[in-house]
Amino acid sequence: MARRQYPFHLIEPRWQQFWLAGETFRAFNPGEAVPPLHPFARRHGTPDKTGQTDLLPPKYYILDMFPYPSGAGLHVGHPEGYTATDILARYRRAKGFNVLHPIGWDAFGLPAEQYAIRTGQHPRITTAGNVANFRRQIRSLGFSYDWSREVDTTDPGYFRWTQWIFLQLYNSWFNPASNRAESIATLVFPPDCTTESQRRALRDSKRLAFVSEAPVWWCEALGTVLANEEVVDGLSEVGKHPVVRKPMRQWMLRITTFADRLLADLDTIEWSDSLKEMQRNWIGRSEGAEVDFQLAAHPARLRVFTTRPDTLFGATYMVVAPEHRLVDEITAPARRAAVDAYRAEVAKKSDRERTDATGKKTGVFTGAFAINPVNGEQIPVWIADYVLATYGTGAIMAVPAHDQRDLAFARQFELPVRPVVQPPDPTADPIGFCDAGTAINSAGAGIALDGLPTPDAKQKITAWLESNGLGQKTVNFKLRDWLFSRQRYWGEPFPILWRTDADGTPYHEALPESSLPLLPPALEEFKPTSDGQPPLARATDWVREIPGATRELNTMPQWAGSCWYYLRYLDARNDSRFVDRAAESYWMGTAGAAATPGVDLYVGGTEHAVLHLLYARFWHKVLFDLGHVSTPEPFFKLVNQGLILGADGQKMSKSTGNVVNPDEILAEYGADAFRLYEMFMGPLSETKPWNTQGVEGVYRFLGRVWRLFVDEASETEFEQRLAAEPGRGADFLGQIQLAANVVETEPSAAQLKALHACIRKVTDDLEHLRFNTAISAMMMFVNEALPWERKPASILKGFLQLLAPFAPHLAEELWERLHAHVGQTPPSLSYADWPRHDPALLVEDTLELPVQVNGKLRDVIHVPAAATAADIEAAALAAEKAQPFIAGKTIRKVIVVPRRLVNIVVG
RNA sequence: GCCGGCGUGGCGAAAUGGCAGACGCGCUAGACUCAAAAUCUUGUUCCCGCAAGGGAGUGGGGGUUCAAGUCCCUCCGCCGGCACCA
Repeated sequence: MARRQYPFHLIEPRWQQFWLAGETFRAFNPGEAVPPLHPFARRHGTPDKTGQTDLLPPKYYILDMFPYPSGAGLHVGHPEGYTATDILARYRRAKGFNVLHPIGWDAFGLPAEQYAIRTGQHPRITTAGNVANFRRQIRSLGFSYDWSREVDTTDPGYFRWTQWIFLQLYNSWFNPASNRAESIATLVFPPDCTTESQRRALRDSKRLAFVSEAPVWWCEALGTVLANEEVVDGLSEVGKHPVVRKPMRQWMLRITTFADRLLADLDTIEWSDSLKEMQRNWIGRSEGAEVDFQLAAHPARLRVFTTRPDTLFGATYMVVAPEHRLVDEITAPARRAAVDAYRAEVAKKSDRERTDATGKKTGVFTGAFAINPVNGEQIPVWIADYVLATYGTGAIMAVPAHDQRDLAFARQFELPVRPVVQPPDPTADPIGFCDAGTAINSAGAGIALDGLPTPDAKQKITAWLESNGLGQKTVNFKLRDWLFSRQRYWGEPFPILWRTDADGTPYHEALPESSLPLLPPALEEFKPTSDGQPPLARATDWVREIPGATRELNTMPQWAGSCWYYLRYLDARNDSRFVDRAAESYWMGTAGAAATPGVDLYVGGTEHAVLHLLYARFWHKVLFDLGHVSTPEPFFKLVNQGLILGADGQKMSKSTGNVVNPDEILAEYGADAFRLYEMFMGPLSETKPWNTQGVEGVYRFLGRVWRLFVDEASETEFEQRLAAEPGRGADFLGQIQLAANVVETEPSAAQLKALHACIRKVTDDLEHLRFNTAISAMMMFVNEALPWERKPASILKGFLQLLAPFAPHLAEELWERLHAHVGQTPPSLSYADWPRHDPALLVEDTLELPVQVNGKLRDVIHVPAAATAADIEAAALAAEKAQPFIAGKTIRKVIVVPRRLVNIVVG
């Protein structure tokens, strides 16, 4: 244990208690009374209670990604993002914004339930313990959260509204005509839809939350289904257990209807290009055409999707997915055995095996032929597992000349390859060319494309197909509907009842909003039942509580609670609405002085790049369409923090034993040093390795800050007393005096310049999230200020304001002492106006200019700031150390870059 | 394979096209000390040189420019995402 640089162990708890007790960081909603003594009121006045949002300062909503309170506690990766947002929240508060900076717990989830299955301890108890630990750890870091807005997804006061939002989805449909979600009541029944059960069936087929009997990923080990995206390489994302496909009745959310808007609105928000690209890839929009091929010797048509209808003349065979519904019908008797064998083989393969064999293609001929509509040619129909049943129409026309996969398949099975696109380079081989070129070999009875560039050819053939009833322009998406039910206990129960109609057909109906929240039943045993029913089936009384009905046994996935938590923060204690309208429009930036539509800054890890961020955007758009929120997008600006690796450069994990526990770092160096190090390591978005020695570096810096202010003799005395009576540290702390050379005096020009250069750099860096270089600027200031014989209080105050967002405990302590030292009452540091630099103080009288000869540095000259280009040129040509490189050569050019350098070009 | 990002001292890193390596870690030498820790001071990209000084240098190669870590082309390596999506 290194010698303690300064008594952070006494200072930090003191200020944490002060902030908590005074609710220093409480954010005030429109219409809310602000206590007159609160520092927010002292700075901004107390807006009257009429709810005039324009009386509040502009809002700034700065959000951290919702943590899951795991049993392992906080990991040094969590506080990286939290520290960045906390620094910015404190900075924005000082800049005069009304800052909303909340935290809460995404506390439903599998680990607590699995623990319950093993030990019988109720997940509520496990969860409460984990939340308490997370809260303690987060508070120990001194973050400026508004604790009055803390939320917990497992709290009935919270999930009541999660269930309410589900009912909004359940009671809505997507109207393609208006391109938005609308109440299911606006659905118009066709004239032949007259009976109650017909109407119910139609509505149920349109709802945004619907029931589907779909093949889903079943994980035996977890006892639940998983969404497609929770299955990675044929294993569960959580715990890496095997999963199998199994048809089951499930709740789905119709996210696919929003695919176009989810894609288009990415252009309206400030996210990183890579993140937007990930979302675009996930949505996977692709434009093309559906084309019908008449089967020879069979009445049916085979519909395919292609993005290259212009290559129709190059189609030399067809492939349908082995699961395609027409396979049975079209297979020729002679090929039946081979087709059945292939299908059986494919069915056995896991998805991983099916996609693993990259390049190597398998498939069999069905014996059927299809007729190419453009030239009447009969081409063979194959089945192969490289065509997916779930994408497009589950069938393709194969154009081996211009598609890598088709080409590999054609070569494997010696199928013909016919080039129909000429690359722009006339000498290039058209075979295997997959980009845009010029159509060739593409003329038939009714249509010819030869000579047309690819885009024109696409357009022409599509128009021809449409006018002949053979196909049409189509857009396909990779995005699938969202599998929304889980067979678990520790999640939100669905507010849904099942009944049976007169014909014995089961149907579902929603519980009324007034009955929310629907609490999970009390259970002793959390396992699924022996006959494979979800754990909720064990609560037989609860399931049959409503006469004539049974409850839905599934629960919602963990994503549900995290899809809207950022809205609950706006008005976390409201029990009559999920969020008050005025609070929503103020904080989301559609009322009042702020301009940012949505969360101003959202910081979190890339692991949520697609799932959470796509789901939350989807829910937000539904709520927007239904008039419950005022912005089309939830998160205006989003920044991904980089991963923090272990000291060995490996990902931190229990198995490699390189995990750093923040509690230990805090005990030895304190929260301020920890915060500073997390930011000093490098740019926020980069992946970087942890190095505890680096913590010592910033810790020493904080020690130098301390010594910049305090009187050494009084501190030595403090240390001695503390050593004698360690328990009385808080009493002795007051005996530390500031140094006698800290005085109220006019600062010198050099002192002003040091401070103002620091203000400029720190402010600019904070605006651009460059925390590491801001810290280095503060280090330079302290290094310069330490030897000062007289330290003007005004300069030190300015510096403490800059330091405050980064190391708030030390800054508060010194701020208080500094004011007392010069006989003043300190204003709240958290709400003190952010200093502004005065450019006039930074003007240099003389400039140091490098002199280059042919681009190489040879000398440095000093010239008056006001020197003309001609003066500078003359001085440069006279520069002593440049002479040997100029002598005897012709000066071709002299480049004078004002305030930068001089380059003498000789030859 | 495709898409995105990144390659700079022993290490973390810095650098609106304009003095590469700020700031910090580590190391070096010194001051203080009985000694150590802590602190303070010095030096620290590499090569040649006692020094003055010179040369090379931002993954490799090429280009644009008076001037390139920065812009362009190409290759190599690492990280993240997607992965037969027609």
